[in-house]
Formats: sequence, structure tokens, C-alpha cells
Amino acid sequence: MKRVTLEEVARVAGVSRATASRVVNGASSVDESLRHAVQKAISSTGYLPNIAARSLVTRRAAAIGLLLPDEHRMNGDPHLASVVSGVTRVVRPLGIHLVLMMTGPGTRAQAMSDLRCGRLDGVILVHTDPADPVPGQLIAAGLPVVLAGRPLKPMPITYVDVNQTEGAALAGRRLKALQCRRIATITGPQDTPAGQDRLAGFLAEVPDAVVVHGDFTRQSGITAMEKLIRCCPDVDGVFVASDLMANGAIPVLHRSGRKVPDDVAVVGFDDSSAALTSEPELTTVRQPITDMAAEMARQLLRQITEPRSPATAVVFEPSLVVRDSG
Amino acid sequence: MKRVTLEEVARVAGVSRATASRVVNGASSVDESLRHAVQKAISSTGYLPNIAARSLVTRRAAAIGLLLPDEHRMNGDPHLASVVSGVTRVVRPLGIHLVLMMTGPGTRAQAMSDLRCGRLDGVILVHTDPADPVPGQLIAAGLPVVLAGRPLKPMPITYVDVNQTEGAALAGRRLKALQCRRIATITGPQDTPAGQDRLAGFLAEVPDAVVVHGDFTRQSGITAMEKLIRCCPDVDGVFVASDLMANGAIPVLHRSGRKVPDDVAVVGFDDSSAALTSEPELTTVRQPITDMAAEMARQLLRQITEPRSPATAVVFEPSLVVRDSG
DNA sequence: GAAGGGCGTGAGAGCGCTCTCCCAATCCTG
DNA sequence: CAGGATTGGGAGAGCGCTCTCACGCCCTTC
Repeated sequence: MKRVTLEEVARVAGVSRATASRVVNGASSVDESLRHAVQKAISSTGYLPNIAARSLVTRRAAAIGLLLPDEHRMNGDPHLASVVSGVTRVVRPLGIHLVLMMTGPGTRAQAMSDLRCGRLDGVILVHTDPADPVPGQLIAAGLPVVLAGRPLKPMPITYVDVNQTEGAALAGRRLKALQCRRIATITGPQDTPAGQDRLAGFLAEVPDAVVVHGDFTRQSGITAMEKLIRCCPDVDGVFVASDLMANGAIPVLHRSGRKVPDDVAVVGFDDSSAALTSEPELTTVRQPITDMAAEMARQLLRQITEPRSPATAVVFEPSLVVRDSG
Repeated sequence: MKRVTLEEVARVAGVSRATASRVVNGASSVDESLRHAVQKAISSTGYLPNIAARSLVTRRAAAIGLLLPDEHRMNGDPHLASVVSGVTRVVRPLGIHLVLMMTGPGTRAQAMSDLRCGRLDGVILVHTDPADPVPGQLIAAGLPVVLAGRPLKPMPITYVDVNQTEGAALAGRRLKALQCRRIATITGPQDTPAGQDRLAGFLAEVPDAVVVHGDFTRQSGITAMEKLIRCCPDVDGVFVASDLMANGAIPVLHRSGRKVPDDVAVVGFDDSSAALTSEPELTTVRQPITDMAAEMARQLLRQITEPRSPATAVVFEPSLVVRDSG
């Protein structure tokens, strides 16, 4: 199994290496007969371009990174497969590799090195810690980055997000439409944009809602719901800011003798797998994760091809998925 | 922001490029003072080796692929984050990239190309379709591959798996210990090794168990359980061959007026997130996914460094996680 | 004190590709 | 039909790195 080089293809086709290269890269100006000869040579020799060599001269790695939080935080996030799928869809046809990096000590530094030494053309940052200095460093260095989700502090960085505020409002309208009279919400962490926006959007729609805080974890959903039915026993509608929390909260309602949705309507957020493994299945706010991921990839590619293009924010509209819980 | 090359480092350190290279790659025989000078030059210039150039001459991409089934099948699998995490743990300290590829039309062919043109040093195959010819082609071509899970047909390929048979036996013993008298199992698909082994292992322990077939999906768990309580109403213990199916099956029991675990004990398999989002939480058979993934990475690396090393099977022992369902 | 053996170092040849010249051939225009 | 404009193709210079090879130095040994 010997390696076939462009040189060999050229020899077989009876042209120069330059012309063979033109054909491989689809350059315009090659005579049709020569193009044909080269293509025949390529398939007869089984030629595959050596990416390392190409990368060395073009200074493109043809690879992008996906920076994820560590396993633990990720387990709460049901979206990994969808994100990967969306990015892949855009990136694969271009022959670009998707490199996964999970946060650990030094991961982000590693990603920066990979970017700077040309091993990665750009990165998508998921679930970035608001205090993380890396996004700032990256944009300062003019390196292509896209954030999943609005950054906590406004900064000139491209990001893709769902309209969290509107999603929460959707949930609020649903509960009102169900004639709920005593409405509450279990929030996400208030030091994250998603947590903030979902609360704000919900309050805009249901200003007198009872507010209990959670942190997006299932356990916090349990605790918050226990607190809620203690302090507000007549609650009949609750917007839980993540499906995972809702999944924890519903059994608490059941144990307290309340039926879902008859006594208490529950609306979640995310349309994650937890929405389907809940009993009853969750009515929830859906984010088009795969499409959003694809858009992140597109935005990143744009930045790679046009280095100095301005930061953009792309915001997707959420939708309400009505199931059995409310 | 200009690129620093080894040439420049060498100039700053007052040595030749060769010596600088030796220091970068930790070669032994370099005089201590020169080594120091080079190291100082490296940090003062902020040198980062260009992987493409290195890769071109060493013929190593320093990247491995993780081939996954498509999003749809993946959603059923809760393990993606754990697998990535385990592989990353082994691979990152070595500066090796993990490239994710999701199955789609042509993905596997793409992976083969990447392997053959030296863009990937090896691949880990997850959830391979038994009919897929790719694993066979890869080993025939002598390319480094590791399978997640035993192949359906015996073949000379390295794989890492959990002792499925023993795991199912663990579940059987648990149900017997709980004094269940009428025991059943909801199986996985019988055209997969995992589906087969879990049934065989369970039957070895509980030969007179009632068998209802499922296919690992949540919906099939619902259907199977409905069938089970119809044809065998006095069932008081059931081993469901995946947590996701168990998650669907338990509400069926509840709706039929049976309490879990009081009337019917349920034991699942996987210890996936579905085990925790079930109500009550699932007693289940745990696979050490992260460790298994790490082992896959190690096996792959071994194959990469020792191309003709023999195929190995590494089998991990499962454990029973006792929670509330049985 | 001369000859032999290490060991550390430098020179230089590539790895396979792209891309910029530059030249030759063709086409158009006056 | 001559001159310029246009176009396609080839030669060759690198991209940044590793690694072989040969050389020089120092230490040993007789």
C-alpha cells in the first residue's frame, strides 16, 4: 500500500504537477481533455491529496474545534449530539474536520495554541463560563470564534442563540391560555444569560408570577418545587426553566397529591430528552438546536474566509411543543 | 502576529534548526546549556510547532476519529459525552486531536479516505451496523481500528466491551434476591450482540423468565410492557435490557395500578441519564463507559504505534447500581 | 602521544503540496 | 497580416518540519 502523490498522477496523465493540482482543486482554466486525463489518472491511481502538505502551504488546517464544558456539566445538557450533527452537516461537505475538546485543566489554552499554530481554523465555544477570559483573548487576537449563546457581558463577538425571552413568554402565554390563576416559575441560575432571559421573558408575560430559583439541574428542580408547594400551595401553573428541572419537579407534585396537568400545569424549556422521559411528557419550549449549530458553523466559516468581518448575532425563534404536562 | 518558526528559535538560541528540533521533541542527547538556551528562545519567541509541517514528514496526523451513528440513533444513547470524555482523557495529554464524525451518506467512506491519506491515524467505531463492511475493510487494509462493543460475527478486530452476559446475570440475581416469583425480561434487538448477550445472560440466571422483545427504544419499552402485563399479569419482577426502555415501561406499570418496586421490581441496564429521570429512580446495571472509552483510546494508540500488533478484546465488568425501582 | 570510539552538533535533503511567475500558443483587432 | 491581448500550461520556489549523515570534539586506551 504505497502512497500516491500528485507527482505520480501528473506523470500518469502526462501533465505537470501544477496542472494536476489545478484539476484537483477545481481551478477554472484547464483544457477539457487534460482535465479528463487527470481525472482518469486520479481514479486509476486512487490518489488522495495529502492534507498535511496542502495545509502547510495554504495555512488552513481544514479543521474547526468544538469546545465543550466537562463531562459533568455536559450530562445535564442533552444537546451534544444535536450540536455535533448540525455542525457536521455544514462542515463535512467541505472536508472540514470537527475536533472535539472537553474542558479540563488547560483545554482552553490548548485550543488557543491549536488555533495559533494553525492546527485549527476556528472554534465554537459552548457553555462558556462567563468569567472565562478565553473568548476575549480569542477575539482580541482576531481568531475566528463563535459562541453558542449570548455572552453575559456585551462584547464584539459572533454568537448564535435562541430568543430566550420570547421562549419564556411563549410558556407564560400557554399557562394563561390554560386559565391558570396562580402561576409560578422555577428559574435557571441568574448569573447566566439564559437563566436571566427566561425569567425576564416570563415575568414580562406574567408579572405577578411567584419566583423560585433553581440552577438548571434536576436536583434543583426537586428542591425548588418542594419549596414552591410549601410557600404557595394553590399554585396551578408553573414554568420550569429547563426540562431537566421539570423532570425532577413533576414527581414532587405527584407525591404531594397533585395531578399534572389537571391540578398543576407544567411547561418546561429545551425540548430535551428529559421532556420525553417525564411522566406525563412535557409541554416545553423548543430550541432548534441542530439548525442553530449549523448556523454557528456557517458563521465560523465566514469568519475564517473573511477574517475581519464584523461580529454578528443570529437569534432563532423558539416554538412551543405541546404535550401532556400543560 | 507573525508566525514563529523553528528556524527563528534556532537563530535566537544560536544553534542549528536540528538542535532546536531535538529540544522541542525531547530528544536525549542535547547539551544541558544548549537545551536551556533553546527553551528560553522558545518561550521568549512564543514558538508553537506547526503540526502540518511535522505531520508531513512524520506521516502522523496526531488525530484520531470517532465514528458515531447518526443523530437519531445517538439520541437513544446517553453515553456520547462519557465516551468523548474518556477518549479525551487519554488522548489530549499526547496532543492528539479527537475528530468526530457522524454517520451520514458517505461518512464511513470519508473516514477511510482520511485514514488512507494520513489525515487520521486511527478510528474508534461506535454502534456499528453489523452489516457494515467498513470495519472489515479497515482491518483488511491494516489500518488501526477499535470497535466499541463486540462485533456480531467474530472477526480479528480489537474491541472493548462490557461483560453483557454477566451484567444481565447481575440483574437476574437481584430480582431473585428480591424474592420475585414471576420474572420477565424485555429484551434488546436480537440482531445485536448486546441484545443477544443480555438475554442469554439473564436466561442463564432465570431460565423460566418470560421473554418479551424490544429494540432498546423507549417506545418499544412501552409496547413490550403493555404486552407483558396482558399476557402475564402476575409478573412481579422484570429486567428491562436498557434504561430507556425501562423509562417507558414503568409508567405503563403505574397506569395499570401496579406500584414500583412494591408490586413489580424493575431493573434496567446502562445506568444512563434515563435511569435518573425515571420515577422511581432505576436500579440498573452500570457500564464503566468512561473507562471503557479510555481503554479504546489506549488500544487504538497501541495499534498506531505497533501496526502489526494482534487484535485484542478487553472486557470490563459491570456492576449493579441499586436505586429505588428494584 | 597517537589511534580509536563515543557523543553532540550542523548541514542539507526531502515530505507533498500550492502558487507565482513566465513562456508559448491562440485569439482578436485594426 | 501584423501587433497586442488573452489564455493555458510548466518550471520551480518554497511552506516548516524531521531525520539521516557526516564531522569535530573529547575522552579513553595501549
